[in-house]
Amino acid sequence: MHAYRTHKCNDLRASDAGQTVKIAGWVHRKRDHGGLLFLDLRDHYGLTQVVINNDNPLFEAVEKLKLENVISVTGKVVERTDETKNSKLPTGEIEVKLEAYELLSAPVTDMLPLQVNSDEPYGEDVRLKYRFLDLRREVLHRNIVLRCDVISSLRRRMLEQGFREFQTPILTASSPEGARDYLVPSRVHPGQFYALPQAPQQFKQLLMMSGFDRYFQIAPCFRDEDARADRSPGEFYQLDIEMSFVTQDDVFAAIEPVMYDVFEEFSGFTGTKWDVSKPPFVRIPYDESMLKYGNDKPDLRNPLVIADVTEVFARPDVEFKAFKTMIEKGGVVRAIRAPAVFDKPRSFFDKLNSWAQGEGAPGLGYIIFESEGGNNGTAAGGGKGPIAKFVPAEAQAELRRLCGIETGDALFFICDLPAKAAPFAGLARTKIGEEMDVIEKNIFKFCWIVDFPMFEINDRTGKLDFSHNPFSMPQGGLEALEKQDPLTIKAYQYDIVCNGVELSSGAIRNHLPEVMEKAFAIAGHPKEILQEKFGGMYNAFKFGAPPHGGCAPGVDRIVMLLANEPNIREVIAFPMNQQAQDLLMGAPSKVDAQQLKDVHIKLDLPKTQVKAAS
RNA sequence: GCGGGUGUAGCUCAGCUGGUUAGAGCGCCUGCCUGUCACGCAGGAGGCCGAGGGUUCAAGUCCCUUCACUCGCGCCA
Repeated sequence: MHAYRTHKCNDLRASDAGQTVKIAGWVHRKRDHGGLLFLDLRDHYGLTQVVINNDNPLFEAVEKLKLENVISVTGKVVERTDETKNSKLPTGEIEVKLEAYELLSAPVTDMLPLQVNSDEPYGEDVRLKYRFLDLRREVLHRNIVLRCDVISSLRRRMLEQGFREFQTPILTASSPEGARDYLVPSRVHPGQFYALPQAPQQFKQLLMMSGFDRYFQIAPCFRDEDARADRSPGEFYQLDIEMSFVTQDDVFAAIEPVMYDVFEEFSGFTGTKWDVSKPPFVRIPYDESMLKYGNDKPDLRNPLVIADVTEVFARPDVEFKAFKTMIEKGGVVRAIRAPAVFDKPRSFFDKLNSWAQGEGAPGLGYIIFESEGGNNGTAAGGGKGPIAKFVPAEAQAELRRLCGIETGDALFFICDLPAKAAPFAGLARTKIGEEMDVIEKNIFKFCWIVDFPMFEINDRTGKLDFSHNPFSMPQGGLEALEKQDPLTIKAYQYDIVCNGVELSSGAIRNHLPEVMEKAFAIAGHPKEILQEKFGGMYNAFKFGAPPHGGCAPGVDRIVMLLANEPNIREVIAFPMNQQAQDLLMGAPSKVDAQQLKDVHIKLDLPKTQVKAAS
């Protein structure tokens, strides 16, 4: 017989009755009846009930076994009587009658800091410090298995499409753009540092210039920025993709089936089968997304949309002063149509109004289009609500036309400077959708956001800057850069969004040195910077670079969506906490003086932290 | 860096306008129990109420400071 097991804890059925078997695993739960003891043995695969009674000389010893001890049990498989079968368990038809057992782990003596056999919610610090216990628990264990399966599915689908997986360096050069780098001091070159890659961006482009045509990698990315619920601190994984001789449409056509198929494959993970929007995914220009959804990652499960109605409130016959004053200052008015809410109680509108005030807005004005009214201005507008009396019938008719109002609908208004009105309207859209309970359930809705602006004004400096990434190809090429107002130039830059989560950004790259020089010049960077900071790639552009592009969907976020988890740490085996500490391994940590000396580092700590580091 | 929330037994939490000896469930220990499957029953141990300071006759509760965790903002080409 095998040293540890002949079967796994999910294997045995009634048909195995009579066999002598050995199973191994953790003591999941004990039910001690005095003369009779049940013990659930758990491994990765499942649970099997072990039984022993007090005519067995081992009874006392087994009775003393603590939860989470690792044991192997040898015994005979016995079919249970009909009344004692457990239909909730795949192995519930049988039990193993213990004849011998062996303690395989060191005996557990301390109190368990968290109970493996319970789904009680625990504080995250405890869960992270004892991650190995948390990972034994059903929910997290399943999430990590899902992650493994999603990753191998992604790999298989990419390989099937003719992509090859490459490795790129982990120790590389710091890049001036983007997030803060993690730095690694060089021993050999005093005072110089490697950086961990924020993404293999330049390497994957260089692989295209090296003629490999189709690249992918499940790539670790490192960024020293603060965490969010959907943003793991320190490191995360991307399905990094790059292709040569492609247009934007070719990239979309390559990625869409991968995303669709993977989501379709795992969309039943939560126990309910979710629908997945079919390719081709909806394409929404950035400007349209900002207007209609108030952000660049719209949740299309929410059917509400935002419209611009500034022209209506600018009309001379509309006398709503609060909006008029703002419009004169360059403000805009945005409206959200809420279908068929005329019979909602007053509290529905009041609640939204006080929500808006809580968000720092003066309020959330609205008009309820209660009756038909006159579309030609001859009768009253039919509108009701605090703003309605300032908007005469003709203007109300105009609002009806602009927003597609049907009688019984309401319009909510947001008025502010454009940069504030759009995001606030986006928040209001979400809030109203939630309050109306119109957000679709059990569906993954994908879209592409396209035509991102190439440049934007940097708030801090007031100067032009790349709005996304300096490697994107401007639409219109060199000619656009030379002739167009930079702020009107779009890039071949796109995001994949699913249910309001930004899964990926990508671009057709700028592979022409001349165009890149011009783009950098507009962003205020001389040619020398390009040479100095991106020398390797800049040189490659001069020696035959194919047109290329790609994208990089976030693996953690894909798994998070599929697992329907609100927090990204629920799909990472060993995540760091929000302060970027690994509570299990104790990272970051102090190092020996000699180690610092080896890499030529002298500490210069902020005063408040001197004590902690000494 | 900033703002919100939380911090009470090993764990999850309750503890009202300040008022005797700070509670519950799970876990742990002891005893009873031969068909449970979240087994049951009886008993028990376990608390510097995150830390420091203050107000008060009296502080888990009020005030100040600080720390930890968490959510968000900044940040994330």
